[in-house]
Amino acid sequence: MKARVTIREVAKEADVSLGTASRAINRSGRVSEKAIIAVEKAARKLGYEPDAVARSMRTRSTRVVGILVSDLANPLYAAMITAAETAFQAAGYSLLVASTHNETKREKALIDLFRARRVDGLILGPCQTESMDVINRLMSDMPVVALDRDFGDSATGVHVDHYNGALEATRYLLDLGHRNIALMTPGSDLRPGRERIAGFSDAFKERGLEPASQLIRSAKSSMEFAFSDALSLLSGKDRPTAFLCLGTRILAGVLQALRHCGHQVPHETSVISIGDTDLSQLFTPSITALNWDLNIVGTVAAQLLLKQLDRETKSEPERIVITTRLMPRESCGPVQMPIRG
Amino acid sequence: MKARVTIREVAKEADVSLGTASRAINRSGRVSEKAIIAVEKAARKLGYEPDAVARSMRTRSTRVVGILVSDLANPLYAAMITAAETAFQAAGYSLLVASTHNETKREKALIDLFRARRVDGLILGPCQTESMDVINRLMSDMPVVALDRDFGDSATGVHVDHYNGALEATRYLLDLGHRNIALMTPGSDLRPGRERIAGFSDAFKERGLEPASQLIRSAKSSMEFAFSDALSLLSGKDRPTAFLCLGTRILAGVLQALRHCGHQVPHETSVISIGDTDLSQLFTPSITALNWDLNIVGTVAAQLLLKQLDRETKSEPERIVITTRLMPRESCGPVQMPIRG
DNA sequence: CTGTTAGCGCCTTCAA
DNA sequence: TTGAAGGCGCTAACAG
Repeated sequence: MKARVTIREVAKEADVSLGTASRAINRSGRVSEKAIIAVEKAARKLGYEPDAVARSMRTRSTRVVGILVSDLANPLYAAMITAAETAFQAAGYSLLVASTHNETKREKALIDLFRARRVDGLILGPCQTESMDVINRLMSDMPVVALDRDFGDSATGVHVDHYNGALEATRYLLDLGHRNIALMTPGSDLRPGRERIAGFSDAFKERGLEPASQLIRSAKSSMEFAFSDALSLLSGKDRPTAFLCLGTRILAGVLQALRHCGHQVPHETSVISIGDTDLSQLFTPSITALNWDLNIVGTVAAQLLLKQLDRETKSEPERIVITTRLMPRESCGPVQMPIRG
Repeated sequence: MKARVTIREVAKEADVSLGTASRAINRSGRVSEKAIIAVEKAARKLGYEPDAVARSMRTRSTRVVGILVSDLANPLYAAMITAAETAFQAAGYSLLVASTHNETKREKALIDLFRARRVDGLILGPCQTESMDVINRLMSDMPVVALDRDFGDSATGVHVDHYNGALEATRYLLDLGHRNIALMTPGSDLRPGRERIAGFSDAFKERGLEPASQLIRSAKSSMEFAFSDALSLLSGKDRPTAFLCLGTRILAGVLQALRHCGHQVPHETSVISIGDTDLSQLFTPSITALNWDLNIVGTVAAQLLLKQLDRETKSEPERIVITTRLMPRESCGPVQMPIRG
């Protein structure tokens, strides 16, 4: 809209050469104190702001990082993203965000877009393992940090320990006498889902039990879907006496279904939320939840990326594991013996 | 990390000139079908991806827009941002996000950063009216869309009708007989807070009443703060019989305080949430809420910006008002006559 | 329709 | 320490 001031004009105003002005502004190379003062004064007078695009052109670095998630509004992502953004901001990086909406095609296109935009690095959330070729090519181009995704041993990433979380939560329910436990988590094709299913199953197995496979629901992350799915479970025979479910849309749907059926929590049905949000904490009864620190996940992801960005040389891949802990609240109780009627 | 393929190499491979290759790739100007085919084939063979930075350098357009909010994780923003991102993605724009954390200083720095990065446009959330000079300079540089903020008549923006929302909600509580109604909203210095206070007060005034000024709480958007603030209100004399509060951290804090004091909702105390989230819908009892469509806010904001981006000529400023509607649920009831004991 | 040329604004050699 | 010059990759203007 308006012609912006270039470094050339600043140099002229300060009566030095363009090169000196550049060095003065970037404090690089040898510059006299006098030149620095003159240049700074001129820059201030003219309202000079360096052009990041032109600078990137030369330096090959945009100081922009990208982050790819399936849905920015998912509270389990949103908190992480904020934390990451804060860390990046402090380090002088800006954050480019994009939602894949769980579409593999869009995901590939967005990765290409990030590459075309020359982001310095990428935090990758919701990627299908199937696209390993895309990921590998990407990782050879720029530093990548995986968010709870398996991209092989050569990938750096931060991972929530969903396996042990699910194990602990399931043990807790088994201890309360529950046997018909429904596990509702999206994406058995993604790491979190796989890990949860494994932990869930192993908790049964270590007691010589077998989880009912029809109670492992690979739910879509949608409230409506979870609602109707829970409804059908509750109205069927051998209805679950406990739900272990992802604490976002799915928890919302399950709670709605329980309310709809008039089931008392925890009297008739127990509920554990995977992930601890406002909803789980404030719901009445408060919901026992698997908690992990979202801020830490985001901050660590940012730090891992920044570390790789600092060293030019590719550093060793790192895997940081974030542990979960079970927050016992009011939503779980001993199983009720079925009353035969 | 790896040398990327340039358009020059593509041109050589396709045996055309650099200019023709560029025109073929961008489908601009006159190019023969034959040239297009040859160039596309060469580009595919070499794995060419246009360099967005270099392109921006020439075209003066980055096809990146910025968005500034106080907190990305605020569910009332997060849903908007996702919607906006989706709209921008469809239009070929990428989204650069930044959190101000409600610090005016950081806000200014981030605006400058966006300018330095040459974003094509900006969606501005949490800005203090005081920095009108910054805003005006900004608006002369690039298209800006205000999000629920007053930047004067010359600014384009999308605004939630908080005034009428608060008016309607307050009338509703007054109709139930409540007189001691606490209004808890952050930022009386920002548009939403001001509008809510005005609507709240006018609802009293139209019945010849006066709101108790000590019940208009300019709350910080923090659960802990809202918790202790609500606690002190509840333990004081003339305790409020109803709360009208922003539906994020503040609602959470108020609900916690009510639970802590053992107050029954709605039997002893009524609650209305400003903004409708999972929490308000699923809480027991479900919370009567002022609802507006966050997706629409985000989408409209994106559309307004895109419209300005399309026309090179500065178009007329537009103000879109999003209406709210009251969703009556279970959290409000008639006021209980105080039992004198 | 195509090739050539001239920068966009900046940083970074290379000489002086 | 400084100035001059080259070029990052691309597009737009201009001849041909």
